[in-house]
Amino acid sequence: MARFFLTTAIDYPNSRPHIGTAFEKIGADVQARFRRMEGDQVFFLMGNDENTVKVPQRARELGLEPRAYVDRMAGEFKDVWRALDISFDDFIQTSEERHHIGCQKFIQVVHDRGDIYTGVYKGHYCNGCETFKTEKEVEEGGGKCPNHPSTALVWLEEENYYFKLSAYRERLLAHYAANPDFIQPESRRNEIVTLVEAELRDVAISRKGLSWGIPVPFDPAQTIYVWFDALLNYMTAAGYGADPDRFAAHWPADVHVIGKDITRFHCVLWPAMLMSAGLPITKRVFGHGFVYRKNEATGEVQKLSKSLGNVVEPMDLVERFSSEAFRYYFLSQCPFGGDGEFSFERFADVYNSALANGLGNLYSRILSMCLKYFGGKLEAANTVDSRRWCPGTDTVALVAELRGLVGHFEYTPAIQKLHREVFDPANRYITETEPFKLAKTNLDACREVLINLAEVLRSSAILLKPFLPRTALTFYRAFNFDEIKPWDQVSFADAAQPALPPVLLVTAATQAGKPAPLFPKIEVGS
RNA sequence: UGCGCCGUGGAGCAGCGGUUAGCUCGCCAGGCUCAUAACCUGGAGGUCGUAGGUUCGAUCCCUACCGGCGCAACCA
Repeated sequence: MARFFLTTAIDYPNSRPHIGTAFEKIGADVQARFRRMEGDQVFFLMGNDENTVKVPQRARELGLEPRAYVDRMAGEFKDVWRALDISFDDFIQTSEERHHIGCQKFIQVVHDRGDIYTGVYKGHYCNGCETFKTEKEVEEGGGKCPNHPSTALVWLEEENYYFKLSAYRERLLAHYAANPDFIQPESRRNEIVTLVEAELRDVAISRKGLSWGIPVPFDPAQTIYVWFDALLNYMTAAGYGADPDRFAAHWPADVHVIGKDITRFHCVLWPAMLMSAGLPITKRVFGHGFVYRKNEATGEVQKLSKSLGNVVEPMDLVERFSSEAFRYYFLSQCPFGGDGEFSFERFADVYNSALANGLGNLYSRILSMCLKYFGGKLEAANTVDSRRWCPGTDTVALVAELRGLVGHFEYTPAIQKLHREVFDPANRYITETEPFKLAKTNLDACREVLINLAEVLRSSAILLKPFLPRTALTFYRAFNFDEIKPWDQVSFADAAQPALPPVLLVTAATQAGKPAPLFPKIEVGS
């Protein structure tokens, strides 16, 4: 069995996840679910990035120990991810022992290789934050620290450790050339290659005098600085430094799913670190796009930001609608590799047309007829050619295409294809064959049509499984399909092979003899 | 400034060298009644940012310009 190790970026715990962070996790989750269906042994890792100066600060404000604070935040994050049905297998917190051990081992290895030297870092230091500020932050604060406008910034020089990133320039370029798929999508690849070709500077990887963080093993007065520590979560979660067998079984990772803003760290610094340590490099890095917020009143499209007050929290949408609606919106409307837009107006629009009027209604009309005309029991289903709903479609080719799309993170076109080639033709089939008329004139013919339609639900269930796990399960359990193949064993290939139980039984939840609505319509303006 | 992305009917997106430029929403007109007033069919609406160029032929390739946006080392 092939193993498949995928990761998402670890998040800072100082603010709660918004729809942009959730976008990344959903995209990765679809991949994880898809790979499991394909029979891979999947290890899907997520986590929080806790070794930042803001953690002890924020904890102090709340009157908590840093440890208690990060644990509480990790709990909140996991609650959100679970509410969105993100099927992560492990959640690492970088304040955990296993991460500290691995990081210290790693930095020691790189040090022993001669890739770490002492240098002087100069910059604007804020005594309030106890940290250096970037030029951008200084600019934003108008020469002051944005968080501490009353405290003057001081120009400080500090001796700390540097990683010889520049020494890896040639090797990195060779790696990009030899592995054209390393950076995806393609457009990000060009960006990185030109960046590395242009200039590569060594990076500071430690800071002095911080109490929270991972001490540098060969100089305990210093702690490991952000990226050098954060990137290592992918390895320490897989057992690096603690469990060599487990690590060997997992490493290298198959893909890091990350935001386009941090592709450079994952495509430049990270492979160089691994080269230095003599470890294999992650096979692929996928830099997804961002979600922007469309302001309904002005029509402006803006970045999600706290200062603009346009942040939308996933839980808002999950509670008002459902996790399925949330997943559907982003997966169908925002191409994973590119950018997308969110507005409540459009959310309602998409929900009503695709889910309520589309999937939900299709499900409802099929089941209603089975119940109404046959009392939910259709005999000899397995003797019917159940592919008549899609006469022109080569289902084997369709499924092969979908596998290709989903495997390459092309979710939006995959979902469009499902509508065009499965759900829409099914609705058309009903109009053309008129089973509701056949019910009065030719019951056998009516039964055959409905058996065909049951087959639509069965294959739809399978093809929707990575995207909408709950809806897919509801579709599958609407009839006794489990008798043919248990739900947790279905794969995409099964969608192309009609397989119905001898006697088809409606097993769906009903309300007063009718199927329960899957996606109740949203009243516009609510 | 450097690098990158984008500009296609009212809105949001596909297409990326070759028959009448597709799709979703919205709008109009029919049909149907199994269904969550859902579904099906048809229609109106685009000189594919602008100007050149390459080509037998360009929305799709090249150049310039205009407009919008992103990134530029710790920002999802």
